[in-house]
Amino acid sequence: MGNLDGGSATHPSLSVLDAGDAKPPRHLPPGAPERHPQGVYPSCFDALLSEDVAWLLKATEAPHAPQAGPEQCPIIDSQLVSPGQGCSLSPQLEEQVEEGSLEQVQTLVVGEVMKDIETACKLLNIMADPMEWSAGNVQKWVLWTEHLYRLPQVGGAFRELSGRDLCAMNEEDFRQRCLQSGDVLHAHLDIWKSATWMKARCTLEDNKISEREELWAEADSSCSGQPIHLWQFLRELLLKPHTYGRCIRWLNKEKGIFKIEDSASVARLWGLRKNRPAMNYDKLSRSIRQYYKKGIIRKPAVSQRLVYQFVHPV
DNA sequence: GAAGAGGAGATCA
DNA sequence: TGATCTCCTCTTC
Repeated sequence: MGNLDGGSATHPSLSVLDAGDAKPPRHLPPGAPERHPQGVYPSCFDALLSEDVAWLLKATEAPHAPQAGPEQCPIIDSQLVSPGQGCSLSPQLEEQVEEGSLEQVQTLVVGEVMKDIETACKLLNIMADPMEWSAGNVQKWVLWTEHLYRLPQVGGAFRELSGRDLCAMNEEDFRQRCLQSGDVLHAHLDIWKSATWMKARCTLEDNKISEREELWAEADSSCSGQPIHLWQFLRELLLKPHTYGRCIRWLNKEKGIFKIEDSASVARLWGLRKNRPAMNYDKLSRSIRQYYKKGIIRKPAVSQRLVYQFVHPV
């Protein structure tokens, strides 16, 4: 990360966090994205940090999603989105806006965005900064975004593009390569770019590590450069119920009992993580069964389909 | 038909 | 060499 001075806000869009009164400029022009001199991005957080929090909610909505559910709002956790409300503002959020506590709301939203991007980075084993992505990383990100928003598959539309190439493309470029979902991919990339910029600014200020992040650090071996194990990967998914609850969820967290709700999706995610495009549930379940002998995972006392149990719960 | 169980050889870091 | 991955057959739900 480039700009770590952390003290003065060097981009106008951030003044809202510092002063709370300035109206930041809205969007960048639709040309190539500006690159901050220090190597980070001033971008759509102009919108995110201004009066329109709903912009993010809208941008993260899945236009092709058939139903409301946690996966349709992967970036906004339940603190902001009430169950059954889809991506509308929760009463709590509305109240805060009415009270003029927009700054706190914005900080909350930014925090949630960053958490989810961090999660995706760990699962895909890619850098948070799109400028650092290789062509392979770009492919992973595209596949991931397709899965997350249930977009039609773009195939090789972005093949052989590096992250730098991708960042240089505007929305129209995305649409030209992928008519159906180019706009969503562009919006999603914009959020990543903006989060990178925000993270660079906030790194020195943010020393608080949430309980969940500690669990992540414990569970995630990708931080240490070690290959991730399947049981770790499953636990990572289970620790993000807002994002992956539709695929896998706890039945009894205390006992470590979980259920794979969408076997195909879990297998696809595992395949993405391990660069095994041919992964399926048959193979994944075989790997899970290998854990029986090792005493890592077992079937619960009352055996049910797609239900497994960690021998040593979190 | 999908999921579960497990054997056995291949692959990869 | 360990940890899967892959393919397979048979059984159970």
